[in-house]
Amino acid sequence: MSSSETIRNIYLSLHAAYGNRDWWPAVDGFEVIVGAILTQNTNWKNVEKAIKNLKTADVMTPIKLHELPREQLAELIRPAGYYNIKAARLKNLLDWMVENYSAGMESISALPDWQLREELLAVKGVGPETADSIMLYAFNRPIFVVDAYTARVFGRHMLIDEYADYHQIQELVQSSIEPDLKIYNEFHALIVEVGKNHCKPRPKCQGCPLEHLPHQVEEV
DNA sequence: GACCAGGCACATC
DNA sequence: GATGTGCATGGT
Repeated sequence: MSSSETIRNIYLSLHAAYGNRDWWPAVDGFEVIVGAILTQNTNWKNVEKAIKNLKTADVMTPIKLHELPREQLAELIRPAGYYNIKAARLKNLLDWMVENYSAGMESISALPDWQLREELLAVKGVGPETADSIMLYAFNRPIFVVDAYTARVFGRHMLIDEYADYHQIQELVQSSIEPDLKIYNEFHALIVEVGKNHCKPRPKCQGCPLEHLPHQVEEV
């Protein structure tokens, strides 16, 4: 099986096992943006608590969050961890939004892919995964999001070596599966699902939907 | 108590 | 250019 075939097999196997994930778990694009920062290297359960705090405080809009003092923002998002640095990163992103696109999410939607990605990456605290998550899940651009789970699953199945960087992994997927909003959306979510359930640092390969594919588990 | 979680920027070599 | 480190809460 070529690596492209294996990639497609992984997608189909995971979809058969888990069905549509219908991501991102957020009510609108702005909530996706906030969640994308808060979930950096963090369990989603903790992010949910932080988002709930923001909603309870009635500040879940670009303008209100932009006006909120950084110290108060940090306190509200505390459950998500790294709260000081994430408060600063959210502030940077909000500055970009409010100062350049006062018309809101819709005016940002008008940007071409390349410009949106460039501007997102120019915000301090937004790296490739955060930018692509926002592109895909908040602005519906057909871009595959690579995360720690993706690298681990593909590594286990010998599709990449341990030194593969973000862009290489992204290219592997995007050259194996034609750009498709729905499929890229589902695929990333499905990989997170198998990562949470099976493909862990201490893997539970038994019962994994990808058990039929060649894989190796590093000795500890 | 150790390990892990949907990264990123920055210092240092 | 590669590698190491700080940032932090909460679940298992």
